[in-house]
Amino acid sequence: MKINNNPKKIEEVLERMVDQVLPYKESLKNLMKKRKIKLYLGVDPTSSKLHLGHTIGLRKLQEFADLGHEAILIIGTGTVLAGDPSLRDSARSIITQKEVENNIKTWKKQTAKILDFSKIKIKYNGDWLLKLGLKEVIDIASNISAIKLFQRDMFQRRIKRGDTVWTHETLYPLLQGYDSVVLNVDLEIGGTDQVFNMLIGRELQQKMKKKEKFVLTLPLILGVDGKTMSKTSGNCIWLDDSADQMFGKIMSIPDELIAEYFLLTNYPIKEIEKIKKDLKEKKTNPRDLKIKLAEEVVAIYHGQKTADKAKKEFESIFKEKKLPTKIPEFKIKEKKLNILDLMVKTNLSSSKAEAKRLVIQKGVKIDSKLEDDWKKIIEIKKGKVIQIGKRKFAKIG
RNA sequence: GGGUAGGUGGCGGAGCAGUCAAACGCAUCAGACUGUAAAUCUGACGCCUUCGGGCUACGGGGGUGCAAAUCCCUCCCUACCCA
Repeated sequence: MKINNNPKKIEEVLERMVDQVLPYKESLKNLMKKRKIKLYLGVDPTSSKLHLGHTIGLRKLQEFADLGHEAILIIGTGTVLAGDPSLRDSARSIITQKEVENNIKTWKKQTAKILDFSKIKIKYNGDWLLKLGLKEVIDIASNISAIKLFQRDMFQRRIKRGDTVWTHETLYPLLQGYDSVVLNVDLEIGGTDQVFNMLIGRELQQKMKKKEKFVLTLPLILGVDGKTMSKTSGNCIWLDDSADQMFGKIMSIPDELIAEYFLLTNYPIKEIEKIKKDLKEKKTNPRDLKIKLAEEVVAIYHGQKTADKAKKEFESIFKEKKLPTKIPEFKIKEKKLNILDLMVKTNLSSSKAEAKRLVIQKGVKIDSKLEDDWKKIIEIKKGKVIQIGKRKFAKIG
């Protein structure tokens, strides 16, 4: 396949949703004009789900592939054993081989919505990392200063706090860096949290292969609460979230993130600039933009039709305050039940104590009528709808 | 090998014999408000209850005492320092 060396296209790939290119963007641009480059993105299979944050790198990888470059997705079956200490306040717990395998399986499904595997190769770094002998490990390690490895913020912060840093964690950048050496690439892409690891790889490749590698960093996207999106923070929009869930979560992001999130869609960059401007000048209602945004994102992962449905559903529930179209149904044997027991049986509450609190706080509605008497006996009738708060429903079936 | 400091609710972190289901912060949930599941404000936040209370909890086990998260013994775990 011939490469596309249209300067405008190249510029867009190196510009959109990119934090920085090291050491120089211009030289990478020139290289990309001249010849097909080899690049990769590495991800460790530490969790079974992927969130919207992961898609930044994946999409970028695809963009390079679309230009005709050799794009490789490395799944960190080897590096996962060491555990990446970046952004980690404590050592990562050890993951089993089975979990790793499962994660990879579910990943392939999730990434298929973004990646075109006819253009992108997958490689597993365990294939070479796990085969390294001690002699080779020592050889690799002799290229990088230990002081450099220790000086990382993350480690220094832990040391200051009185925590420890495990030796295997300091090994991580070396292992990740060795991927660059094995593949002998022209470019590695990754999140800004990976700068350190990627630069170590650059140094290793320079020393061991006498080859320059470019490093392209991608911004980390913020989650629904405005903090960095991560599993532990519970602020993620997961790729396998249902259309309705995804739609709702996007509607809940802070207004300031709207433009940034649009970059996660296929929206033309010009339009996004306009959105930014409109938001600044308060020309459009942020809510309307969010609806458009939510629709765009959901359409990517669930298809346009489902996205339309999710949009209608959202508007009917939150704008018109109607009941959702799908409500989980529960069969109840009893003819009459105390309201608290009913809430527990329909999984709306995990304990009677909690149910009681909710009733007292006026958070419970039955058939859209507020119920604030926790001693009330409810007659069980098919079709009755119990609601807690704004978004938890159950129906008697 | 020696020394020191620790292990408390989902997390961080007070408490150091009674008034402790355990301050405070974060997270979570409900209410008000709103364009939103945003922001802000209010409240709740172990389980069971015949709404009076009851039960289980502060690393594990054992003990002292009317009474223990708090004292003693022992075991396990963690961190730091010295060698």
